[in-house]
Amino acid sequence: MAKHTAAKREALREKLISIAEQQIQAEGLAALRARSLANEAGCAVGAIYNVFDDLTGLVLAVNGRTFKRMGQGVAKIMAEAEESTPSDQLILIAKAYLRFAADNPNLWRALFDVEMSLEGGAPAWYMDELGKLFSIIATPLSEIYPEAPASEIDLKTRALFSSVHGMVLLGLEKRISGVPAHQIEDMIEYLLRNVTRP
Amino acid sequence: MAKHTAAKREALREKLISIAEQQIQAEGLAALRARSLANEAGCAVGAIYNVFDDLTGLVLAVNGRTFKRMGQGVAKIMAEAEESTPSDQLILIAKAYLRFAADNPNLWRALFDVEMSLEGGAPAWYMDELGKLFSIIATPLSEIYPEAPASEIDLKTRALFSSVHGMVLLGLEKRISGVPAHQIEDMIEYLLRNVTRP
DNA sequence: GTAAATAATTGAACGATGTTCAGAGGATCA
DNA sequence: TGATCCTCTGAACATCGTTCAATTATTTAC
Repeated sequence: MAKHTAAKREALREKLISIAEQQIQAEGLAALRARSLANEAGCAVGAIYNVFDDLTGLVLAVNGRTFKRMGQGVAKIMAEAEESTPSDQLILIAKAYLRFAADNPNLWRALFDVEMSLEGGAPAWYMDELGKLFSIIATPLSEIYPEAPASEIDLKTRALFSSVHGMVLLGLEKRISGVPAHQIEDMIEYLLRNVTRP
Repeated sequence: MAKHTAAKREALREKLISIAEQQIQAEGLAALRARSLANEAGCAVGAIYNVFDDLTGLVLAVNGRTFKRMGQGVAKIMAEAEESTPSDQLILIAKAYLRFAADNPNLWRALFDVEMSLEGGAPAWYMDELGKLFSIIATPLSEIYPEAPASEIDLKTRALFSSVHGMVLLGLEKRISGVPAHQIEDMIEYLLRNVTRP
């Protein structure tokens, strides 16, 4: 049993991630507490720091799961929409993004609210997942602008993603508008339909 | 001297707002500290709570100033662009918004990062200022869609504001893209130009 | 003008928080 | 089995926003 400790270590790691995920989903990132985590995991507070550098590291692990789930959701939508027009595909992607955010508001917000003061910027997997999302958007965009160079597609991809992100963000923010979900859908459709119009 | 205390009270209030403003501008909202504020203001920590309910109240006061300054900047741009086309006006407004955010990143972020757990939602002045900003956007939009009912203009206003907000937000976020400012301008121009195209 | 009443100011104390670390205990390997 | 390493524990630490009894200043009433 040479790997007993490593297995236990991994088990605790996964357990903590799951508990933190539940907690964030239920109460939001700001409600995450080291002592409450240790209590629910059945370990001492100090044990958390043997598995993660700090709570931010744990939240980043949760975000890894969330990001992967979100990417799968979006990719699935795209797979089902292979025969749609590029413009419709963009709208479907954006609506899938909205749906995920609306269904998982606290986990989705944690993706952007977590402290990222690492000197090296965001971790590699973060940029990877973002890159995947961007490439899903870039595909229909390349069809809409067949003659555009890659740099221009990249710019437009970021522009559209950021725009949709902004509509979802402010739309879900109750203090600002409290717009019902179907109105956010209408805004997305209006914007993307008109931007990508020939 | 019947109003000596009221004047002192107001003086301390203004002093605290200014110090907090400087501190947020220099180090960000997260670096704001009650003890540091009291120290710089030359009062005890407790005195802060005689003038504000809590630090959130102080930050809201700072945000009031920031919001007003931003609104003035945008309104000024619009006044100078009375003869531009509606589409150009929208782009100028958006670029003014970008410039303000880029010039005051920490104060701008504080507008959205502050805890707003008040049961009654955002304070009245907050919604007022947001309403002013929206009406500035709605004016050129009404020219572009002269037959659209008010509800539709309102929806499009929110859509465009949220979109530009998203581009500015993610564009200035170094961890995600670190796009240089002129690229954000290009994204804004691309998006608005195409959305508002006849 | 003075005394009583009211309000502001102080700073130590309170309750949380994330994080640390010396000691205890268990796993690993020769 | 014994030596060595790693893990786990939970009290202790530093820091935070916030409170509050005591003190000081100001206002009001006579």
